[in-house]
Amino acid sequence: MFKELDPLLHSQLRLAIMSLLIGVEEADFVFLKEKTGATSGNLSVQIDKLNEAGYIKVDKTFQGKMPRTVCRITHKGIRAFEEYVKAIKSYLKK
Amino acid sequence: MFKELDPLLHSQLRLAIMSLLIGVEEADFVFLKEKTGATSGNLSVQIDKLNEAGYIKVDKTFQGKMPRTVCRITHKGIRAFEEYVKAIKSYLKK
DNA sequence: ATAAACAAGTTTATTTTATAAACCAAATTT
DNA sequence: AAATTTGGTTTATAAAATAAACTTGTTTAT
Repeated sequence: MFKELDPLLHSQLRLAIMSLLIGVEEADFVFLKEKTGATSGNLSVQIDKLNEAGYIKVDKTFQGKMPRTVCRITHKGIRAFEEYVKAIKSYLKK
Repeated sequence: MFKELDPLLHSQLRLAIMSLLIGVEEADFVFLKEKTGATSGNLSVQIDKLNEAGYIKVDKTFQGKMPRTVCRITHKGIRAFEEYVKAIKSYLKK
């Protein structure tokens, strides 16, 4: 009937992050912040959660002298996202 | 870019309830409980929220001697559901 | 007839999430 | 050198989801 919705992905901001990451090689904090419109704090927290779940990989480097946080989606993350898409669709049919 | 997700519908159980109601004339508490697998308490709370939002209409009657709670989706509920479907799809494209 | 179990919920309490506000360190601008 | 901006993190607050406990009445078994 209805499939379970992965709670980690069933969150507006985390889903947006994953949606962005699935389409690109990598994306940094600033880019994700612009595209999602999230506050820094919220974004920071949600990136952490996705990272801890192994759905994304986070690299902290320096761009010249400024810090730069780069995110990439993992294989696990891709699978989870695809599963979520299947699952949510089970709720959308009339 | 990403559309807002109506918080009232972005909930696994409430979305399941709406998904069921959009396909039928009406459905009672017991039916919704079976189909969703939710606990009575959770179902009761979520039905209330949808009712207060005007997304569904709730009728409490008696079936013989036993109470019977019947739910129907409203026009407002249908519109909100359709909006939600559009919105969530904006997150699902690769 | 009475106690035990069941039905259909509701209410209250607890845990989990999401979000915002406050903060920090370093860099840049005025 | 003071003020502002950048790129975040940490802590606190508000809102949600969920579960546990309770209620009211009914049916079944003793």
